[in-house]
Amino acid sequence: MAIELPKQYNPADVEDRLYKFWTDKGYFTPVIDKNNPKPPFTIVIPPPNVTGQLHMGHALNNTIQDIIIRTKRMQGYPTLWIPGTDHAGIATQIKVEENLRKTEGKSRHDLGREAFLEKVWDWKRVNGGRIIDQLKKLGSSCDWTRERFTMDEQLSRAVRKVFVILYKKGLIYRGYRIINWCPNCTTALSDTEVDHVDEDGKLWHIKYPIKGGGELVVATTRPETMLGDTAVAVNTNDERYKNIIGKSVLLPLTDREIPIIADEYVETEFGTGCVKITPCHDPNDFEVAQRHSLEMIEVLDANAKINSNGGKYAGMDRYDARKAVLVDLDALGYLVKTENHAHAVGHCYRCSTTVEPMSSRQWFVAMKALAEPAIKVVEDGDLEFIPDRFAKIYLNWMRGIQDWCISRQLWWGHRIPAYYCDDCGEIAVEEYDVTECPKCGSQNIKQDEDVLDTWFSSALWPFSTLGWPDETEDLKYFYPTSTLVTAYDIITFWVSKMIFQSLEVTGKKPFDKVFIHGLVRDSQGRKMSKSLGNGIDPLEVIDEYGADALRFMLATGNSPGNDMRFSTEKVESSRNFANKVWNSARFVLMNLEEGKNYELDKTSLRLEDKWVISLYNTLISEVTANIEKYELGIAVSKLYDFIWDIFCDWYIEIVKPRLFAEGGDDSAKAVLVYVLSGTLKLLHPFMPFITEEIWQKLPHEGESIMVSEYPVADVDMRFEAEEKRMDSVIGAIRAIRNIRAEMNVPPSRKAKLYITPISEGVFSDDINHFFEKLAHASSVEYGECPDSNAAKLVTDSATVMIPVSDMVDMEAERNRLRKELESCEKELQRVDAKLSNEEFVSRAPAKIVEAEKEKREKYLALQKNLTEALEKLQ
RNA sequence: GGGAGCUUAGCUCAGCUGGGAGAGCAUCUGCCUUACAAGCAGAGGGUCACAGGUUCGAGCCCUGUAGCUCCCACCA
Repeated sequence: MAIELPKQYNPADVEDRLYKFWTDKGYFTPVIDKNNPKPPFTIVIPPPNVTGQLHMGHALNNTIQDIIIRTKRMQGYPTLWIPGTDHAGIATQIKVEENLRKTEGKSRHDLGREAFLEKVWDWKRVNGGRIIDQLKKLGSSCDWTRERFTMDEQLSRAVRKVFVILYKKGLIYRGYRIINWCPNCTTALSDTEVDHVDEDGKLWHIKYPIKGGGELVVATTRPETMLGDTAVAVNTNDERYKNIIGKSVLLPLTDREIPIIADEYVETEFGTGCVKITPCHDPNDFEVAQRHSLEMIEVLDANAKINSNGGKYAGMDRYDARKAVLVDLDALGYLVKTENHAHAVGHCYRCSTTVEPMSSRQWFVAMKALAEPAIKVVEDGDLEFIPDRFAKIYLNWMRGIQDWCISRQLWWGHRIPAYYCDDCGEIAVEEYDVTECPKCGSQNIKQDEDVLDTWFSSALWPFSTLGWPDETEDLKYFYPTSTLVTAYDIITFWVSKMIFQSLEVTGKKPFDKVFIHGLVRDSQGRKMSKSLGNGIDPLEVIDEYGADALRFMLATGNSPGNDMRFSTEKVESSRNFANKVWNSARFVLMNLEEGKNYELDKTSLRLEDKWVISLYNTLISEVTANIEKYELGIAVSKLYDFIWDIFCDWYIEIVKPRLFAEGGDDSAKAVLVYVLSGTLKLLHPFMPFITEEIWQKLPHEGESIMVSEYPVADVDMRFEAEEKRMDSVIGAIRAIRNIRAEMNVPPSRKAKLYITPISEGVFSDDINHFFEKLAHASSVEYGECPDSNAAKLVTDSATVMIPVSDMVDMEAERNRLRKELESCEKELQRVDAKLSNEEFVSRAPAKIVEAEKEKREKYLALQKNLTEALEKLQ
């Protein structure tokens, strides 16, 4: 009874069933066994936004992680992959607010904090599982029993504890500073959360009259902020303005009198050399104001509208105010000129609104002390970036790091554990809820309204997911984790923060290695984005082609750190490969008997068996080494080539006669089973579903390919002589096919074949059937072709001849031979030149020189044969 | 202003520590050969961006140039 596979592989029939099978068996959950000599291997998922939707970037990221994790698991490491999501403060809050506005016409303020948060939790409960389900569709073998969410009770405890630790060490402080403010999200942002985009703006030159006569001209890109000017500054050494320093100007439109000061910061070369100082709405001006103790006037409110300090402009939007201010200035003759001026404008990374620098009281993490060990650990090579050029990017950023603004004026997130006493002004920061002022005992104490930056909690992810601050078994066993896999665009947001937080809080690096991959772009190389509408939904691809095809496509041609383009053609090609795997397996299985075991008998292996086994064992060591070095794209192409070319196109075709012979050939079948099941194991991390489905049908031990033993190269299974011999044979077969194709001989037309071997020990009667099967030979004889009218092709190991009298165009044959001879002689010349170069012979390694000499011999023989063949045809 | 990367076949990209350039798709030719037409067999197609240098030998190492991309940066 042969074993049957459905004629067509249909991913939809297989994937969900197998995924359920794996989870039911509990394969994704590692067994903590302290006697296991292999160390644990741990990966932590870069947590996606809990209410987000799976996009191609997630698909790539998870595919890479799953390939690594599945390989390690099969290799016998206790393997843990922790999944989870983060609460994505701003993004989620905005989404729920929008929803609220649409459905109930209310704002979050109408509901109040508590009721609104209840709405967010409701939203999370409904939508939070979606992205998790989508990861499962991909085949991700995460341990779902350990799934985490940044707002879980224990993770929130971790956040709070870290905040308190850092605060008590003086590494977190509250300060009045210029921060980035998003008027749409109405919250502060950290520097990393601002995208700078070069924009064509204008530089307006405005005249400020000097008190007591004269005037000066300042240049600005944001004229509306002049309402908050409290000084004009010139460079200390600027000769032009020496005599007006200390005087004052009358600010147009408001007629406030403000001083002219001198400061190093002003560039003499830029604009007019005079700068208006708006301390509350520009970071540089703020610092100038600090140095000169200038008055601070805020003129913008939280929505970036002019506030009551703006006089007649109060209530106007910042851009309306700009227009109005310019109109008025012009009317009064203060506007001197307008220039075009390109400059970088900051935008909110969540909503793209132009951010406004605002002075404000916020919480900060003092970065200097924290950055030091985080720099050292990478400099010393204890924490490795792959590819290592990203270490430079990381270090560059870390060395220039500024303090990190961590408070957000949002409701969704971890509320800052700081309490303010209304009576004595004491600030208490504790892990527990403070209800009484520790200083004056007052009960008039209120918790800070703000929440923490989401990245603050994400930064703790490697240890918080393992149970910290509790001393859990998981934490002891699995921490630090092994490898972090993420895209380069998240290095500054997340990777760097995990590194310094882990070092500070746990005293250990969070992971040994960071593997950085690129972005998936659309077929034209553009970033996939919602606004462009060019995003491709991975789930749709999975529906149409299967998860295996998508994964394989994402792994193919993807090199570390480099972007890749998505194209349907590539997915189709991967799908075709899956199909190839399926069909070859189907063929093997239909030649096997159900329930029978096929043991490889090393003593009865034939040439082709040893050849394929030898190549298979090479494949094992190469693929294993490639995965070890995170060269997944290379590993995948080797698998592709071996399976398609070696196994399918050559080996299966060669053994067909043996399989179809009377009684079959169990030895050949054993080889097929050995190579196929081993290859499937190597392929399993890349294409988990199809490999499992096939493996279940093959003779096997154990329940699942995903927990089977990963192949290890067997030195006893290397057959170099056979590899070489087969190469020669394949060369001869190709030569014959070449002749036949060139002569347009249909496969149905069998031809006699004559072979004159050049190399010893390659050709003999026992491989004649190769030629009959693969080169459509009717018979094979060794020696010269008696028919002088023969097509002849010379390889490096033999001359092959086909009598062609009645089916070959002799002129075409002569032309072909001439062409061959020509290129042969060219090669010969090249080799001769090389060998007559004394420096080459004396300085190049002996191996290389020897190879060149061998080549020369071959070409000489080839030349002789070609010449003779040509003469006979004349 | 600083930093990184890219430039290889018509298209999309591989090419590890220097030893006569590869794949997929596309194109052309011939095949329904008893697993697969989502296939089989063959073919064409590349001054490896440009210019120097090191080397017996450079796609690969060094210097410079050009074009493209990205990241970082408080020049109004």
